[in-house]
Amino acid sequence: MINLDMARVFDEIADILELKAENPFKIRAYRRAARTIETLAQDLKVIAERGGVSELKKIPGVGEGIAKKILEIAKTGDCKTHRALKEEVPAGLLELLAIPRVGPKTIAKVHDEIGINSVEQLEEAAKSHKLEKLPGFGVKVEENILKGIEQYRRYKGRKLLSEALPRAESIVTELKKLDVVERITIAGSLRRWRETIGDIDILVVSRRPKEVMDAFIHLDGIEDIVAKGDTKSSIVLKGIDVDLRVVDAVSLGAAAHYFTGSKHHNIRIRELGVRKGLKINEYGVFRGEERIGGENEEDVFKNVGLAYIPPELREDRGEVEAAKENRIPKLVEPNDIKGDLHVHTNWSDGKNSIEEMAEAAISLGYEYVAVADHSPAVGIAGGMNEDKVKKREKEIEGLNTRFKNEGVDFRVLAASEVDIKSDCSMDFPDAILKSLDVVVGAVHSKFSQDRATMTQRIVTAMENEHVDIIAHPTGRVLGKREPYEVDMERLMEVARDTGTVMELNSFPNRLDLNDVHCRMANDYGVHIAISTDAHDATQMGAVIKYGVATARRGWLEAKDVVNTRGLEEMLGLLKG
DNA sequence: GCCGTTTTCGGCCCGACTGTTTTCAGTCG
Repeated sequence: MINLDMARVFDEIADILELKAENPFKIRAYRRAARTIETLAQDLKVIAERGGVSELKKIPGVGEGIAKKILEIAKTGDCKTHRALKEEVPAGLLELLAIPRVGPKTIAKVHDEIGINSVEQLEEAAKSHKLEKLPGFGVKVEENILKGIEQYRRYKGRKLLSEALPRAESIVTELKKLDVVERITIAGSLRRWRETIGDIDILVVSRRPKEVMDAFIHLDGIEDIVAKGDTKSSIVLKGIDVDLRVVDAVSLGAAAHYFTGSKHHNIRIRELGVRKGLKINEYGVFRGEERIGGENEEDVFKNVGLAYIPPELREDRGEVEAAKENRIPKLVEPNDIKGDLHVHTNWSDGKNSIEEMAEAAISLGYEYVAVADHSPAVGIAGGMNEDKVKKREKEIEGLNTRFKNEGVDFRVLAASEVDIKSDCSMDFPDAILKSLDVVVGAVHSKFSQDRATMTQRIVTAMENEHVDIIAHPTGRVLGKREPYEVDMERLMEVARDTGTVMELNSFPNRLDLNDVHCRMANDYGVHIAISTDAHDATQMGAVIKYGVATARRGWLEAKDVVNTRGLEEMLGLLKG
């Protein structure tokens, strides 16, 4: 059972405890542990075997009780508490928690009073007006439940960041046109650049909130108005929930902090406030009745004795402790990027020529681009044979000569995304690998190999003196393909010992390495290449921001990323 | 269930909106 599975166990325990109306703080404890565990870089099983309960308890949010359960799961693959709780509730009941506007109290009531056990039964009961007769229920509740079920079915799951961001930006553009909108900003998980987004949060400063709300609920493409109040409204727009909040200018900082989250980060900050005798809410920082801050986000942090924490770090993953000790890293920025080490051209499955890719890179202000066309094994992507590699080399040389003669300070690097085959060998002989400026190794087949085999496969590639970078090291495709099984700690060790760079693939459905793995790489002293894997000239500039954002979420500074260096320095960090 | 330069026990973040209530419970973030 991997970390993610354990997190699910604790989430499900929390779900069931909610239905049973147990102590809300106990529920929160399970949730917090689940959130920490699912993003933990180290393998819990390994920690459990090595250090037992005392080692597990060092994980924030994990105490005696949960540590023992982790140990139990690691040893037996099963958790008795979890199993016992599951026997107390019908299987379909937990699914109901995922329906918007339906919470544990509602579920408990419909279950206890009229025996509802599933989404289908709830829908049937609402349609036949069995719910409105229940105490505290009415026609509206029934309607909302039906709407909620519809929404749940239509939009199960979260949206990709790259899908939500343009949508949010267009809403901002629309609302900005209003005179009554003084300031407008995106908040929520979008501002934290999470890889998937549950809903869009937008914050507006205005003295005429009613007019803002009016415009908001009349936006193009609106499908439903979930709530409309004086300062807060929620709509469904093209399948995404959008929340809008209007505040006074004096509250903007506090509100931005509050609505950016994460929830657990906010709880930590407010707890610090309470200890200092302060109350922190979306309107400001208060000592008693007196407002002592809140116009700027910095106020919030300063008043609880913390350095400013960038939104990407606000996940309660140690950023509060770091801010206390002034250890917040100076995160890498888009402008730091000086080149792209993984793009494709029409020599394999890319759309544009080498020259067009180079021109695009130059227009981004880059100093280099590595054209990393596929090796033969990826036949479907038009992988190059050895002959093509050599012919391509001529074209690259010609182009570089031209740049030199024209006084353009730019270089095209001959590279290839070379398959790491299932027998651990590379898809080109060493002589070809040696002739390339940059070799990017990648797994594209046999994703189902077991953990040990897959780990060895990549380790063998990293031990090859010509393999500079490992592309998309876990192989995941968000919403489509789970990451393959691999021992990431071992990969990091070998990467460090062999001087192999790990790629952070910027494609928004990959983001691979992810934020947690980036941080892990940094802990091991492994360098990262933020690459785009662009298959056409516009993609290169379009998706790099997602990679940089993920690197920031992984606490990376410019110095940790090889392609923030100039050409010579960057090449010096690669092998050979 | 977690956690502690205020505590090893007694706390645990805070407010808007809705619907059904006539003072509040439930949900959400």
